[in-house]
Amino acid sequence: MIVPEEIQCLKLIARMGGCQGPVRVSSQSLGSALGISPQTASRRLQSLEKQRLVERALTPEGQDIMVTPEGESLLRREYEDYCRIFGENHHRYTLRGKVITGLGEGRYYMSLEPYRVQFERLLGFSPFPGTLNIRLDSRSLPVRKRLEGIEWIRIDGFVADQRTFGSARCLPCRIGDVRCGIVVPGRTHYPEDIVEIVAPVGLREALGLRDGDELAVEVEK
Amino acid sequence: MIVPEEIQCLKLIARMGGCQGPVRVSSQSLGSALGISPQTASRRLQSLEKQRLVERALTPEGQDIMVTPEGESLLRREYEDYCRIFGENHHRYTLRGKVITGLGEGRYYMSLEPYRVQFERLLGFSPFPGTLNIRLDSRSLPVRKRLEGIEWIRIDGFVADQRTFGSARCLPCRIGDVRCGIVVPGRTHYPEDIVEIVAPVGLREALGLRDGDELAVEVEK
DNA sequence: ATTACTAAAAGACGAGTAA
DNA sequence: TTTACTCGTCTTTTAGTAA
Repeated sequence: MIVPEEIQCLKLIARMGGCQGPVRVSSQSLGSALGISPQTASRRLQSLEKQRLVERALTPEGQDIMVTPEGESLLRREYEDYCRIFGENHHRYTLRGKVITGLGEGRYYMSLEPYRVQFERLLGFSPFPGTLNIRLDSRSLPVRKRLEGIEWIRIDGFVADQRTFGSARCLPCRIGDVRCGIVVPGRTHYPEDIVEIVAPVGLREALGLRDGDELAVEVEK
Repeated sequence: MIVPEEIQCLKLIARMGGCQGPVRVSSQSLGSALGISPQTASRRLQSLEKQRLVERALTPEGQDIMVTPEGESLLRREYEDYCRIFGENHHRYTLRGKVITGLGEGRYYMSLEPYRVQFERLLGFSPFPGTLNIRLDSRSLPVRKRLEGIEWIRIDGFVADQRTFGSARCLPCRIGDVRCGIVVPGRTHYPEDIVEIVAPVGLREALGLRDGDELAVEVEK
């Protein structure tokens, strides 16, 4: 049975070129590269050989190790695991929650021309006057936190009618096939379990949503 | 200190989508997926959490695990290791050895039109009349063996002047920047520590080689 | 310098148990 | 069912030694 420590050792040999030809190592050099004793390194190599994952040729000043085709395909399976992790979905986050009724401020702000034109330019659509509020599932809270680490689009504030309208930030996302944006007011403290969605259409109507309906918001990293 | 077992565990969580959002696991389910006991699986998760590689949320029926950015970048480093292994050089073999003087048969066979035209068609160059013989370094013998597992170009035999000329096989390769081929006669038993190189030019003259000079032959898989 | 053995020390594992 | 503790066992590791 192959254990993770042995895969780590096999990987190191492959990294040194052990799939192209023999690499010269000693138990000592291998051990210090792996952070283990020479004895353990020696045992690892013996074990890998016994499992036909490497071929060895002992010499007085070390050993020449080459990864066998079996060893290489084992490493390739590992590689493919990682490919699946980082291949396609790794740049996507999913927020889950339920539709709630907000304070109705969204409708007002979205109707303001300076905001509207910025959304249009930065998100690529003219926002529907009104936002959809979602209370996040507690399991999505860490995901929401994670979003703080990625880059948001900045929406500038402005002054009109002797009043200051604050800045905001926005993150492009998707609900079903509808491209939307998460909007967060710039200054005010916003509850972290609520997200406010701006979209090119009225989402409640378009998706037939009512308060309490479950919803998934996809964010691309 | 992170150990390979923990990386294996972290990788599994990532494979289940732990980089996109929380995944629901139990010590039991995780343990059976990893081939370890629930106790050990539980300990793994605790250790990963302590190292801030995952975030956990315990629930009565299991736990929700999410990979942290630190955990993700650790996995990414692993991934990049594998990318370097399989990225570019993985389809190359290197044979090393010394120039020796052969029996001079190569010169005769290479001068025969039916062979010549096949090499020209299959390798893309007209062979110089004469081959370079190389006695392989003992370290290259396992590499030479490995070459038996990949696909060779078939050179057909023919009949002329009431004599049968045997088939052969050929493997495209490179010495320095010169594209060449390894030729092996079809039937006859050939010493496994010797390779015979056919090239578009006289390699001895072109590279200034003399008997005993060290040489590397690169083969693409 | 090597490799690889033996034997003592360390550490990991999993059964049992409580919450 | 869970998680996570304690504790006895067993595996793994490393020091020491020989070749």
